Parts: sequence; C-alpha cells; structure tokens
Amino acid sequence: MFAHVDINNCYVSCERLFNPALEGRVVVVLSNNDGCVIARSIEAKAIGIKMADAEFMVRQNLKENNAAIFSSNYALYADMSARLMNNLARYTYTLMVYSIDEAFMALGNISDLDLEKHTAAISENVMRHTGLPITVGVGPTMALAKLANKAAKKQKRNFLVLDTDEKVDATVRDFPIEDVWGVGHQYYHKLTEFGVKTAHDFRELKADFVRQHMTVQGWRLHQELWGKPCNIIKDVAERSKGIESSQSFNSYQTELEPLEEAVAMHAATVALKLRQQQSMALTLTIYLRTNKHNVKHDQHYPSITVKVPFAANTTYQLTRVAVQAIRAIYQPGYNYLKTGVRATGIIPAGEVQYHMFSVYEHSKEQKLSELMDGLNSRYGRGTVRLGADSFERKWIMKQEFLSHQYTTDWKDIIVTQ
DNA sequence: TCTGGGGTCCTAGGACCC
DNA sequence: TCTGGGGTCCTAGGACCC
Repeated sequence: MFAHVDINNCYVSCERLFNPALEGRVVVVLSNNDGCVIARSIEAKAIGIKMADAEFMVRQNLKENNAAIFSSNYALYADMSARLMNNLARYTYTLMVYSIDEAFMALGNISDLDLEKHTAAISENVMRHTGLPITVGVGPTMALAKLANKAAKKQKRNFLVLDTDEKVDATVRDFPIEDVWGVGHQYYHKLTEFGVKTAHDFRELKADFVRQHMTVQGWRLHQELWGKPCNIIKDVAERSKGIESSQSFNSYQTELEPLEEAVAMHAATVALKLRQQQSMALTLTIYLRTNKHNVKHDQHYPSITVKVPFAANTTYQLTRVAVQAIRAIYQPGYNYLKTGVRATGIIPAGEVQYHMFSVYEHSKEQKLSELMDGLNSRYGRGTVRLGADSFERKWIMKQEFLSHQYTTDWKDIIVTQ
C-alpha cells in the first residue's frame, strides 16, 4: 500500500501560519514576476479565482473581495516543506519527496496495521508538530493513492483509505477524468471524444486501445487504476536527470548583452546546484523564448545543446559555455521574454574522464568555485560573481507583495516574536 | 501593458556504426 | 543500370506533473 500526502493550499497555508489574521480571508500567492495565481485559499476558490489565472485579469475581483496578495516566498515554503518531510520520515523507511508540498510513502504489506488509524495519526501529528493542514490518500498503487487524496478533499475529509476493491470501485465511479493524475489538457480532450467522463469509464477502456492512443504512460496509468503497480518509490538521487535554472524577464529584451548576463546568472545557479550534490554535467542546453501569448510579435524559440569539455560543475566553465551558446542562437529583431540553462548528462563528480594529455587546469577552477561558494553562503547569494553576470540586473523579477523571511532571517524572526 | 519555474518521461527521426 | 539491414545513441519536441 502507498500513501500520498500533500499540504492543503500549500503556499497559502505557509503564509497563514505566520500571519493568523489571514484566516477566513481571500488569500492568493502569485508566481514569479507576480504573473499569475498559483495558490488560493478556499475563500479565493469560492469567488471564482482559478489556478494559473493571470493576475491582471483577476485584479478587480481580488480588490472587491479585500484579498491578501503575496509574491512567492520560496525560502519560506522550502523551509516548511522540510519540516513536513522530517515529520513524515518518522512513519516510513521509504519516503519519496515528489514536490515541494507532496510526498509518497510506502506502507508495505502490513496486514495487522489499522490503516485508518495509522493514516489519521499521520494527519493529526503533522498538524500538531508543524501547524500545516495536510490530506492523506492511501491505495494499492501510487495513482490510486493520489486519487484517494483528491477524493478525500472533495469529501472534505483529512484522509481516505482505499484498501478494498469495493472502496476503489465506489470512489472511481464519479471521479472526473480530468482530475486523474497523468491526464492533462490534450488527453482530456481526446478521452472526451471516446466518451470517457470518469476514471471508471477510463478503466473500462481496453488496455491496448489506451496504449495506442496515450503511449506507454497512459497504459501504466490504466494498470495502476486497476490496482497493478507500475510506479515505484524512487529516492532523490535516482531521480535527478537534469538541473535547470530559468526565468522570465520583467520586460522584453532585444539586445544580446542582457541575455548574456541572464544566461551567466543561470549558468552560475546550475553550477552551484551541481556542486551542492557533488555531481557534474556532460551537456548543457541553452534556450531563448519570445512571448507565446503575444500574437502580434514574431515568435522565436531557439535552443542549442552543447557538450561541456570533459564534464564540469565550475561557475567559470559553465558560464563560458552558456555565453558562447547564447551568442550562437540569438537573433536581433525579436522580443525575448525568457531564457534558461539546463544541465543534463549528470554524473557523480568522481567519475570524470580527463584526457591523458590534457593541460586543463580544473583544480584551479575548482578552488575558485569553492571560494566563491564560501563567500556567497556567508555574505549572501550573489555577493561574488563572474564579470559576465551583470551587477545591475535590470531585468530582475517583480516581487511587489513579498512576505517576511519568517524562518530564515533573524530580523523577521524578531519582528514576528 | 500585464500569463512561472523546475522538473519527468516518451517518441520520432537523424547521425552514425558495422 | 544497379545502391542493405540492423542496430545504437542522441536530440528536439510534446505530453504530463506541481
């Protein structure tokens, strides 16, 4: 059996925890650049605010309802997430952190375990120890655990255990197909054409038919909804296939120079993450995007994938590769809105193959990177950077409604006390 | 005027090999 | 005039997730 746990309205719950006056109010949290809504309180849902609604389109509605609006405060959410995961780890040996606010746990084949009691205890203890409201779904596969979680929320319960075929059948029967894990926009439309409205309808399709129209992933989902596991719990080290840093600009960029600066910053972020997990990257993908929503602009989505000499994780090397790459794909005449750097081909730092006769001074760069990491961790991120990375960062993201750094900044800790 | 960032997995098709 | 078959590896792009 598997349990799926998530924090209810995660970012809103985190903000409320340190600001109880927000209880009962319409609260929303915005994405980076304050672009769109990514978390909503129950009250916000009630006035019709949808996930991913653009902020400017719901501004009036929020104002009329005296909404509390926040920019994303990831330092805070990541900290609360860690507290949740530490608590969950006490209930299982196999915890899979699936996202900032979600985890899967293997409950094993414990026949004498009272799943109802166990699940209720998890939810109560997490609330007592962290203050975070969570929902727990339990089922024989990860897809059914996830479905159980969502069904619990619909029934306004803290948990739901699907430990018999009868319970699964009953829950699947009216469960909307678009709410099933793995069914997005495209598959929803396709399935609607086949007359599928619920998870039950989907289960009734022939497995071969599903395989044909929804690739092997759809087939696996089909199996899982019948209680046959295809997904397994993986730990973080096995899962990391790529590391990416990307961001939209706060205004259109047409010149090469700010793009180089942004790419240099992303390369530095990726390099730091690689060093933190003691790995190196063999390949780097650098891309540029215009604004897909603006139909009046010519669109350009260039990307380039380059081999990093040997393998690397130093800021200097990755920045050099990334800046060269952006020069190769940049074309004047477009309004660029976003750029990013992605590392793939990730290998443990100890396994690098250097050329026998190479004169490359990797140890020097390694030391330089370590020194920069030390200064940046002591005096704040970005204190020391390469010259390619801008000092001005005119394109930096908008965060007009940022809350305090409650858990990480001593000044805020004193304020809140 | 204003629409996120960071991921995973799969498939088709090109390059290359013998 | 006639020009293979079978395989691997890689990448771009599309689907999905939170």
